[in-house]
Amino acid sequence: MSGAPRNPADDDSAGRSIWTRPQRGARGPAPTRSRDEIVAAAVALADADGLSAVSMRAVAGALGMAAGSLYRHLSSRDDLLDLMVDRCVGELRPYPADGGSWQDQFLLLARRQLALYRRHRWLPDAIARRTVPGPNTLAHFDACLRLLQPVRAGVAAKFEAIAMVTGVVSLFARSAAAAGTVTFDHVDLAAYPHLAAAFAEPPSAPPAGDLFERTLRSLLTGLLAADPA
Amino acid sequence: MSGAPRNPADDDSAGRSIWTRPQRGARGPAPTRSRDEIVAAAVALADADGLSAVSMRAVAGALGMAAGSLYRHLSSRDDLLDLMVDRCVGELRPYPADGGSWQDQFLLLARRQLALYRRHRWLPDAIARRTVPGPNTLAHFDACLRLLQPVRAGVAAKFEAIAMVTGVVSLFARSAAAAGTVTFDHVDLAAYPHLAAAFAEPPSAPPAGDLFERTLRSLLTGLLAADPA
DNA sequence: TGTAAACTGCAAACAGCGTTCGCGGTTTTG
DNA sequence: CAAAACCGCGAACGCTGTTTGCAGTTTACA
Repeated sequence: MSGAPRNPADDDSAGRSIWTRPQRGARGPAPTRSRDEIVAAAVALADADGLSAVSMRAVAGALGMAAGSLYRHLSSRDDLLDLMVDRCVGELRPYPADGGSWQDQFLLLARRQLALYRRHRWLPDAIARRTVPGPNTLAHFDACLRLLQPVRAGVAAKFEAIAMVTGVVSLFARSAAAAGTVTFDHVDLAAYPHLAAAFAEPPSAPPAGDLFERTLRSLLTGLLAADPA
Repeated sequence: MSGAPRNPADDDSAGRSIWTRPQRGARGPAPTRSRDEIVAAAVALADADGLSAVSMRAVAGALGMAAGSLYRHLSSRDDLLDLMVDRCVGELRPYPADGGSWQDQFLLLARRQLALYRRHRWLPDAIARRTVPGPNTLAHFDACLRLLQPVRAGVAAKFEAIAMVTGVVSLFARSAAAAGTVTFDHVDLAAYPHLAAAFAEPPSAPPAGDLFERTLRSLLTGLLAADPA
């Protein structure tokens, strides 16, 4: 009976998520690598070669340990991705606190988010996975709500707006990364007259001005400022 | 030499992509299943159980064939996903042709796109992969450019706008699918006062009016209407 | 203080994945 | 009629996330 060895990392009884789980047990030998070291190594791998390079074996190998040993610290690869996301979201701190209208402040935060997504190009994809919010993600949400305090709108509308802004920021991050990537080369455009005409035109410069700012401002006013509530 | 058997599906010499490749060879026996049947089976699997359910073995199994046999028709799983995307994008036809301002028409198309993304919830993810545009995708682009013809803006700006609208549509599709999914349950909100206050408030109704329409309209005017070019 | 429980790390294994390869049988071409 | 091209198959390869039994180490409790 009870021959099954128990793994504290799998302990669902006291908090199912990675955020409520002790980083190490209280009884055994000290782990050779901390949770932070593991997450840092995984982030480094993702920064270098993308999310797909973050395999359990690769992360373990980068730390000089066996793949299975990671499961003493995490209960799944998803846990690792959640930790990676939250670690990077932490780079948004400290949050803007004073100066300017709420729109200006929100825009500043969005800019920092854009820079973050460009620093870690895998982040949007990792966030797109339905993820359990960690402390830094919660803090970010909290900061957003604080900035939106002067706005007269319902909570649901504010959440919608935050999600939408985050989404648009990741769209910008993606489009910048793939600006010239979408290739229509080697395609017969005969059947697509407007597409053909567009390419026949001399290549126009990308839209002038700060597209990012204009887009987000119009989005925010559209979502919140004109809200009838 | 030349003992290596050649696979016409891999023929990179005459068109590297799936779009320029003959559906079947001209010499051997007739394939038991057509390319359309394969793609249809894959779409059915994705509709039922998500993109991850579309494994070569599963698709082959659904058609009563061996996994390796699929490589007579496709050169990779990515090819299959490209075909799936283009097949579904084809459901957008016919494109709006008359009636209303360009904004109204564009919005109508966006609505159809939203419905499409909800019919096939895996589509945004499949499109997010950098994909080689197929005929239906090209036709969709062409239709967008046609609708934007009255707009005085550069080609680059128009492409940006199309990409952004497509992205926002997929954001809406995703947020609708995960409306109540984001759970802050079992989280100690003590450290996040604004988040706690937001949840203490009586749950406000989701933002009134047509959020989709308002968002896209403000996005379009922000991106295109006010363009100095 | 001694013993039992808890914890760590490892090597090996499992099932599933995308993909490749060689084979026998079928169809078309010259 | 022979040769080339093509189809489908089953077995394999290397990779993935994850599980499991084992040996060694540390802590807690009687």
